[in-house]
Amino acid sequence: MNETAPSTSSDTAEGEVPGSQRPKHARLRQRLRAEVQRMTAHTALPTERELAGQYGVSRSTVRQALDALAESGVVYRVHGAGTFAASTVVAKNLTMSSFTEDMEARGLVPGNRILAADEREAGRQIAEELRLGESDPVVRVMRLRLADEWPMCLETVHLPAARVPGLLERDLNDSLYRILRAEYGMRLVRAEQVWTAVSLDERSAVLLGVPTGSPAFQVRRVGMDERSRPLEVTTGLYRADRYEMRVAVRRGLE
Amino acid sequence: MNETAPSTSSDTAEGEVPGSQRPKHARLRQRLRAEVQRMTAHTALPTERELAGQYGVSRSTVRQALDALAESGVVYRVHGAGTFAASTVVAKNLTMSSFTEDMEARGLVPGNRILAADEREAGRQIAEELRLGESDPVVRVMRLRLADEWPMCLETVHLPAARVPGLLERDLNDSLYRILRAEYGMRLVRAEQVWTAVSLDERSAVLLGVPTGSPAFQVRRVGMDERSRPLEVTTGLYRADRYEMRVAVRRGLE
DNA sequence: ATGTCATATTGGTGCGTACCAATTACATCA
DNA sequence: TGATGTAATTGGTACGCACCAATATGACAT
Repeated sequence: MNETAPSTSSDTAEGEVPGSQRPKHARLRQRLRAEVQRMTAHTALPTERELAGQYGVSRSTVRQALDALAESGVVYRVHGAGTFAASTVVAKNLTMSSFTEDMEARGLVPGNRILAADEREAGRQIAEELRLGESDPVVRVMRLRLADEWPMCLETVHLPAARVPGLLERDLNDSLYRILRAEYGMRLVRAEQVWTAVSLDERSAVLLGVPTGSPAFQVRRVGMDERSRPLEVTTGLYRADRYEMRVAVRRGLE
Repeated sequence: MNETAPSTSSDTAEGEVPGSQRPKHARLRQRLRAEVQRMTAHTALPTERELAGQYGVSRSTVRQALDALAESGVVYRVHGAGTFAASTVVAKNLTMSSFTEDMEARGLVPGNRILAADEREAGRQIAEELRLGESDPVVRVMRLRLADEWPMCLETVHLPAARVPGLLERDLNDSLYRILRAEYGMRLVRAEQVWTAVSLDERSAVLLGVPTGSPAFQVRRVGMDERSRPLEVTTGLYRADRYEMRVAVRRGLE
């Protein structure tokens, strides 16, 4: 699909399909990734020069696409030898997906139980993380998150109240992040997370439906927009028996 | 340190320091990262064209360096506006560093207590992860890892015995990974990790010096070389009160 | 003041070229 | 048969150009 069609004069022919307006390297990356994931591990891809020919793009563009795939561990390159499909045990690199997306990807039905939703003063730590004053108002939403009606996670979200007027009147049972994006134009692009292992106190344990003292992940996250301005601070408690964290790690560049 | 010294003619003058034979984009990236980390957050860097001029490289090379820095969250870019120092709370992206390196970076003295070191059959799971036969021999090393004499982590390493002849006769109190690299040419470049939260059983708790049932991280890691061949399988138990995991996450590319 | 528009600036895309460096394949020789 | 050297192949580096797209700036009008 979506052939090159060098047709008329040079590049930006007027009869352009609107949907194909993503950069070539991005489209190529997507196609190659799909292709690679159907290959058996350690199979060689065509050479960069061949790919350039096959897809009607320059070698630089091919390399741009392959760079990204190598970065995320989908392929690996060996200098004089070629580019190969990686043996992808984990495959899915750690990406930022919302709880709702996570559950839907697993074929589970996500659900929520709102435990609290109010407005309060930020306080020292939240204020610092959100770059607000200590007495600035923040919206706090505490939710018990369910998958197929089973408790998975206890979550508290803090948002600058000034940026989300009327949020508390909304239906918070939908994906909060979809609301933030669609209604308030808050696009979370990056996040910094700190994971710790904890034992659950009685109150949390009861809510999550496990014995007091059961192990759990505690995750503190600061979500940021594309300009790395903090938009949101969230603390989550995840049942250890239902959750694990998979990470692909690479040796640092130096 | 390591100044540019534009001295003689162009770039690759014959009196070149051997160590500076790294690619220009890598050297530039290193310099820029150092520079950026001294800047206050959200300060603009020089434009790409300026940087190209200042450092005597092409704009493509500058972009290659900035791409990497943006990828790891050190800087962020805004299309028509510029490139800016990110507000780096975490700074250090999750990279693959050995326990020894980790502790040294924190100014602690790493130590080991060997609990077991032997050779045995791989067994089903290890064999699968290392791509061996079930009855192929693997070397197993169990260690209690210390920081300033304090127990931090209980670790079990599995290695294909065929690749590490004589390892058991060596001094395993040194960094195991340094031995593997220096003596056996095994270079760990990538790893896939699965983190879970657990409660410590009595034996592990005693060794780590905490009460039975204390929370801990359990980490299972498969370490791989640059051709994504598994070299090592390690299971670690980390004291939750001494360890946390920091991760910078980005929205997936699609 | 406030909105609007043209313009300059800045990062983003894409192409092409030339050459270097690691690997592989193959012919050659001992 | 096995080692050795040579040439072709393949990814890596670096440069330069041309143009696009988002943003910022400032003149101007309201």
